Amino acid sequence: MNATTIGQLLPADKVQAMEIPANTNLYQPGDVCNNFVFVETGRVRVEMLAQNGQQLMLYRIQAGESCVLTTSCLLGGDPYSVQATAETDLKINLVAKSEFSTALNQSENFRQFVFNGFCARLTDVIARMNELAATTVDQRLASVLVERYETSGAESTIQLTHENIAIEVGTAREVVSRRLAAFEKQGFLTRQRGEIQIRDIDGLKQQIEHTDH
Amino acid sequence: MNATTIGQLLPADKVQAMEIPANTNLYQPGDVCNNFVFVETGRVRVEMLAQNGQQLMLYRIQAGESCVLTTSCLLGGDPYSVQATAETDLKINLVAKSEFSTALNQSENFRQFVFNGFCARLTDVIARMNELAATTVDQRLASVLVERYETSGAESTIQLTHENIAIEVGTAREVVSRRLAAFEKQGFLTRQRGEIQIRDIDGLKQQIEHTDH
DNA sequence: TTTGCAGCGTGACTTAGTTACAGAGCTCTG
DNA sequence: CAGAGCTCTGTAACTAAGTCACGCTGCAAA
Repeated sequence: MNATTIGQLLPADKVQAMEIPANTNLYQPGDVCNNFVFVETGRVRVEMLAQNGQQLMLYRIQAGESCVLTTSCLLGGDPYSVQATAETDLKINLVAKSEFSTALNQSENFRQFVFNGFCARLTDVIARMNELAATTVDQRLASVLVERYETSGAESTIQLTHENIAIEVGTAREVVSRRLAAFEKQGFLTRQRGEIQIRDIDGLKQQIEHTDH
Repeated sequence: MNATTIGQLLPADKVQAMEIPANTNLYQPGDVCNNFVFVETGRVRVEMLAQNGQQLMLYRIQAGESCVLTTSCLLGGDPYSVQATAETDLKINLVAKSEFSTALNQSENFRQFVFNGFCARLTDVIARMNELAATTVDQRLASVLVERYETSGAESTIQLTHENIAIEVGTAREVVSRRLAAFEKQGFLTRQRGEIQIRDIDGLKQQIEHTDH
């Protein structure tokens, strides 16, 4: 099945297209949202800002999905301590609050879509909790690296700071530094400022499955 | 505002009332749900079963709310690794899948209700992640005890096993045993098999706010 | 009564998070 | 180009939390 397009859901005159460059901050903690947001192409990362200052990735929004937290904010009116960042260049479509409500009432199709988005996100967040509870830092770190490697078409240079990795792995920056040093010692990778060179992708893949006992 | 009642949402002939005693298991990992579930009175605890066997409370469903995960399951069709338990005696209302769909299409009121449920739950789960990330075990343990104490009308005997507490606190049983021992040493409580006597509720309350550094 | 089980306690150990730095490389600006 | 001020990284020392492997206790059913 192909990704949903906005044209399948709403008449073109109800939506406002927009292009956004990579790394733009889309949504800050405290922002109130006045639009329904549909991601046409690109990918958005949604992360939480915990009270102790810790940042933690919650999930990603892929092309063909909508940001349910902004939707939720639309419906409920309260802001979240959540932030969203464009991971790639984006094409998004905005639907004004009033148009959103009418569409929700009139189109079963659209309703279906919004509902499914909520379900998917709730599942994502619970899956994320499961991941954090059931895997070690090494396993998650290895899978972040492997995933980057694979999605970039086996490009062996990964440009990420330890800080960014930490948010995605769900740990502290120092821990990432330490574990990366350990991975380097095992020959899986080498480290430079702001980037990592993958040397042994299979070794990393093994780490993902790794259990000691 | 009073809690929503099912009568406000759906005609009486569409719903099937049911009474369920406390501690009944409502929903097991792997179950597929064929009904929309509305909780009329009582409280339900929803917990996750992680792949490593760890159980972890996600949120509670209060009277006037519905179980969105079963709803999500209804809509999406896939089972969750989640379990729900009646914490008190319950009165619930079941709505068959087909009735649920028609109601969703016909009643804006009902739609509103279901949407809000999703929003609330997503917020709950994110708040839970925040809590787990931003507080210590001691803080969460103390707040579980204080909450029990307060909601039971200052009854100083709390009947909970360390295992149950661990699920709610989000840690391991051994850790609960150890921290309870420490609390006892500080005079906050005394321990017996299957129950805890609160001795110094204010001491416990202080623990919730406690920071050392 | 003895068998079994649920609940609990604890030591020893590992993993992870925190604190508190210091140093290294980049960029901007005078 | 020198230095100032970043961001990014490395690391030691410590604390908090999770895990493993037991053994014990109190209760209940056979």
